[in-house]
Amino acid sequence: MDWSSQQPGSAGNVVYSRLKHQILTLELPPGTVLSEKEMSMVFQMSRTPVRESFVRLAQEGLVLVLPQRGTKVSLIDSELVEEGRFMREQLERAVIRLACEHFPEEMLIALDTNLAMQQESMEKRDDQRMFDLDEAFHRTLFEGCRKLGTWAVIQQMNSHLNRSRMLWLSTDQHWNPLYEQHKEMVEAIRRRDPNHAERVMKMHLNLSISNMEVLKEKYPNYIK
Amino acid sequence: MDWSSQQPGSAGNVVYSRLKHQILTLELPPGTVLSEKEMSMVFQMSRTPVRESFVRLAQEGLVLVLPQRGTKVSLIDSELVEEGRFMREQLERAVIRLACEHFPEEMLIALDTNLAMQQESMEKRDDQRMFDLDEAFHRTLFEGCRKLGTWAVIQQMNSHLNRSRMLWLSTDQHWNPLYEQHKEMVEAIRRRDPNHAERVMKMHLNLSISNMEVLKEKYPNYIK
DNA sequence: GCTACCACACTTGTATGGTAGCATTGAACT
DNA sequence: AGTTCAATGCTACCATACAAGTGTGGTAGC
Repeated sequence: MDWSSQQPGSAGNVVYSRLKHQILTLELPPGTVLSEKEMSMVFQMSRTPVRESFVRLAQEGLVLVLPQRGTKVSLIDSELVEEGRFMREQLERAVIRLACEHFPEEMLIALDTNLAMQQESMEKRDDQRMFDLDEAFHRTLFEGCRKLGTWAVIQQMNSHLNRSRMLWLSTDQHWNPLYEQHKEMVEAIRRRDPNHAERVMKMHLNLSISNMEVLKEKYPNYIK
Repeated sequence: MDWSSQQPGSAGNVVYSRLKHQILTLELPPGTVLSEKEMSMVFQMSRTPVRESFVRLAQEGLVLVLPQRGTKVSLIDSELVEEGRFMREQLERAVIRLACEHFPEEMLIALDTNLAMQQESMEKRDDQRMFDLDEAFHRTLFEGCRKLGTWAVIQQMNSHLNRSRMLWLSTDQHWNPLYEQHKEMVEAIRRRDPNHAERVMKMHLNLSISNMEVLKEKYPNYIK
């Protein structure tokens, strides 16, 4: 939820968003210890804004603050991954049904251009960009249904799910079927076929499930 | 999401939870200006932990901090109310279907005792307690399906919805049909009848919709 | 060699003073 | 009378100092 306002350039905000990004991209792997002092030196500022960002990250479950002992990037919690998947499935299925009833034209166009960029990125084998485009695609669905707040909440709950997907991405990823399903969903919205759209969405989300068992075996230190 | 850890008795936490409670119960009405200094005097502590709690409340959208001007309790945002309702409906419908497939016995018993207390509170006309019991009832549904994280996220998104319900409560409230529906849902879970359970849940949530138009007329200063 | 203990180097939590920016007021000016 | 603008008092923001808890390594005593 990003209505945290405050001036975007404030010291506290830059370290917050920077750290958040690094955590979500696994640049800061789960379990990394952080320390307010160390970060204050890295970012060339006092402890206060750093601490502030730690508090916000803790609020979102991205870091774990242990009083008087230290702060570390939270491990990926399998339960939360499953819950995130569950929640996302319910909401996305509902939203795409909404989209079939009413969806603004300009948003449909946005989806088209997004699809084009997906194809391009796929050929370039640019996984990170593909990941971002995938996210933007779904986000646009919510935006078109005026449900951006819902999307924000999903994002928050899915910090754990997304990190596991990020791990999964490095092991193996076939974008093609996902892309095809994206196209199929847009067509279904144009045809105003909620049942078909919902069915594709359900399959789509099941495809991007990462197998936690395998991940836990491969990256035991990252997963709780 | 309350895995913000930190020692529960820390100064920052007490002011955070106290303020949060006061905001959600409208003890601090929307639009109230807060000021770090003032609160630090009220709670007999320095500005630092107060400021920290402000940051956390802002993260949840409960207060709005305007950089060099002040901090005030956020107005009830009609869009967020609608989104909260939407999100809650989707997730509760899905969860009660899950509950019909599998629900631990002790949780069913918890629902029974909750129902008994609801009846008692209804006779006593204790609206606030009824409100809390209602919340506990739904929370138990999520708990039984191991979806407490989802419930936490709903609660967060619903801070605006709940405040509007709190307003609505003071104008007019008929608990009886809600109570009957609660009973009916428990029965449906026992019978393992997902379709009926979901239908009742849908009606149930529609009942507790507060009419934003009316509210906006009655409390124009509270609503955006 | 083993254990108990203590000093020290960390950590986060809290207090406080100073800074920059916004808003209001009121006086000077047109 | 209406307008401009500077003084003033407010705010959140940040830096710094101190307090208090935790873990660790070294050392004295056995």
